[in-house]
Amino acid sequence: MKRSGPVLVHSQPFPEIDWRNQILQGHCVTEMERLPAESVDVIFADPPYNLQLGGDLMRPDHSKVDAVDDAWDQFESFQAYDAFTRAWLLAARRVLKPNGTLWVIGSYHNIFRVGASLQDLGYWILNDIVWRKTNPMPNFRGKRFQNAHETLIWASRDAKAKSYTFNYEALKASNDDVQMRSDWLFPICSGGERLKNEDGAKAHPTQKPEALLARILLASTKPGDVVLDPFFGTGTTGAVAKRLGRDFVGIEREEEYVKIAQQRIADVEPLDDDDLKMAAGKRAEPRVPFASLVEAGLVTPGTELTDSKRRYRARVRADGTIAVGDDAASIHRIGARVQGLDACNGWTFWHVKEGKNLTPIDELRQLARQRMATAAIA
Amino acid sequence: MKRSGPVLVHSQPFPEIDWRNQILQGHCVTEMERLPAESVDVIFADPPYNLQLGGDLMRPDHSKVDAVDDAWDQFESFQAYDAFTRAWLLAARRVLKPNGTLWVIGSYHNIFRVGASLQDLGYWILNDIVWRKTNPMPNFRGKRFQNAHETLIWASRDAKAKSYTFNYEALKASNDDVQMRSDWLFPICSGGERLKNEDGAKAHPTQKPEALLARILLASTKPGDVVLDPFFGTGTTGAVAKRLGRDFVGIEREEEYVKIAQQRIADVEPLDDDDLKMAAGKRAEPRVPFASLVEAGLVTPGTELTDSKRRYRARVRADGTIAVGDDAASIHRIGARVQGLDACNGWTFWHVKEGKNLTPIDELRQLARQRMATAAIA
DNA sequence: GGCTATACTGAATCCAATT
DNA sequence: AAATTGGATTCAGTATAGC
Repeated sequence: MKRSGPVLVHSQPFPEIDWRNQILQGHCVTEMERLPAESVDVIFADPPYNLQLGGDLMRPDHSKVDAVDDAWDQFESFQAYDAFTRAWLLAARRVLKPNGTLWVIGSYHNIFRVGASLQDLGYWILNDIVWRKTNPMPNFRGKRFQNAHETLIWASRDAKAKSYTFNYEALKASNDDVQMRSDWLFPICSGGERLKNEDGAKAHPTQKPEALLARILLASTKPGDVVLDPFFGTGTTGAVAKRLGRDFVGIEREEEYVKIAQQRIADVEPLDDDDLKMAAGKRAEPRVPFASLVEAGLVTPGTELTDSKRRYRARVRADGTIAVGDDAASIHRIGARVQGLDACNGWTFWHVKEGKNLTPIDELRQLARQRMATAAIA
Repeated sequence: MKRSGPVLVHSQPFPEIDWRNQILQGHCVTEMERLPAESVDVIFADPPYNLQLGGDLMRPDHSKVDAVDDAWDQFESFQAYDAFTRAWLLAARRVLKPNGTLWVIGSYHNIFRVGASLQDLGYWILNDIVWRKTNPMPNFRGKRFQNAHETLIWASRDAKAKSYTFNYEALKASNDDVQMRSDWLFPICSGGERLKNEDGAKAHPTQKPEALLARILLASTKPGDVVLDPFFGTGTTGAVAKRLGRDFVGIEREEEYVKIAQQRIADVEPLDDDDLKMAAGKRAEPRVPFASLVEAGLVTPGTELTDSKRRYRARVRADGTIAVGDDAASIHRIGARVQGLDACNGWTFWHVKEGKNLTPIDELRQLARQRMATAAIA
């Protein structure tokens, strides 16, 4: 029978040969301190976000949102969270090679604190990266903007570290020959990729998509590099590392997660060396809000819109709605309402007068799209 | 001759009547301290990250770091930047109304420090917003991802401040009827919008696009609100505020920028009031008790109510409650009870029979509202 | 089998007025 | 002031059920 999965190791200190491609069950700081100094090329960290949620949140259909209320995400104060952050960042810095880099992911709840802490400790920020979610959870109460992204920080160990790995050419080639930007678009982890328990419930509340990890590893590591994940969870980092021909070290406190990760990684088939190229992420299909046309001055507030047969009129307002008398709503709603229909595509229905002619606002949208697609020529 | 531009004011303290729609030339903290407490609705701040403070050059960015003591030096400069940040955030918090909100924009060089500081001071983050640039500057050396975005933080003055302004419905209506996300796409400020000196050089190094400020003000202010910008620069905030029928206060240290901003704002033509009305949803409608529908005869006692699938029935009573058997309570409570839920919107749940069709009682409520509006005019 | 309708879900700091 | 009550609020998907 062949040995297929990673194995727990509890001896101390780790012999050089033993700690690669294994999951260490324990506290992130303790376990990192057992690793040799300057031994890993890249660290990916998905620490607790310290969400500080209040009461229950219900959807409009009265179902309850399954919140992240696990004990590991609870901290007494910002101070306590900062102390925790500094501790693991410091331990991480010791095990990082001089030209190694660190990735951290977070949300607005914690990422500012993490960013400030890592600057304080001497890390040097190379980029902040925005993971734009194609399918984020809505804001159910309509009290804020839909929280549609998370933030990653990519940092080198030192300000003067200049020869960190960045596969610029590969990224550019995989991105229609334009350089990879700091905003990435990926779906959240769901469907078949999402690990489930026997009862069908999600195995881990915050499992990250493999595509995200793939881009990270393809950008900042070479085949054979060692990637450390001190908050291993169900092992996304390990699975992607193995598939991409990188070595990994995972640290995870919960035995349940460790078991799941072991099985998951054992099931991964590494790619052939030839196939180690990146799967391109979805290209951004820009939704252009009507508000953007107003904000951009392509349509000015007060402009009269009319349909192609000039039977109906509406007036553009500064907030990006349009009004017939005192009745104001979206271009679609008002279009439907004046015609007595249930629905209407306002983009094709409404026109602006240009001299004697009428131009559908959809053409202005095209114009806006072109402007937005045009890259600056340095 | 009409007075067309904002005017400098140097008296102290400011009389209530004097400080609106003016540019105060001076240091942001000093000038904010002269403003009345709890007097502005929204603050937009675009702070420097490379600033002069007490004669010492701030350098959280890549500028010359002494080889001998760079860790200490970095710590020193971050410390100084944090002190500056806390000072202006504190002064800003004093002038903010209890339900006021603060916007700050920054890049990875400073935004993590700003975010951590404002959390420490008691601000409550509502969203972080990503401004994705359609035309960012490329990364010339190919050593990093193209830095294609900046980050904004939107925060309320206190954690418990619940009734801050957020024009949810207007934003949604202007965005193809889906809620506005936390990632926004705008071009950088260039072309005709970019202010130039006589020699053709850009007048200000970090002039923000008006579209960005328009989105911010349309999202978080009402017409007539006061917007403070403590780092006014060439007055983008003032220009957009004036155009959108908001009042502004600008603080700027450089006389050159003040002059440019004055002229710029003087040239702005405000929009008509009609074009500035904000779309509002049901939340803004006056509350109509179900009892008043009964009193007005729109629903008569004894009428049978049913849900859209005719699964449940209830009977209207003269006191404006409804009853299932002997169990009587509000339309909401009974609606929840029959379904076994803990909440229910009775207005949309219950219907009256009209011939073969069912009409939601919400339509009767609309009718009642119209009658009340008519009666108020008569 | 294939199509349609319904149900369920995701790192969420998610109410406001009245009694 | 704390507790109660009225009643407003969701996007992109996957999974399952029904026909």
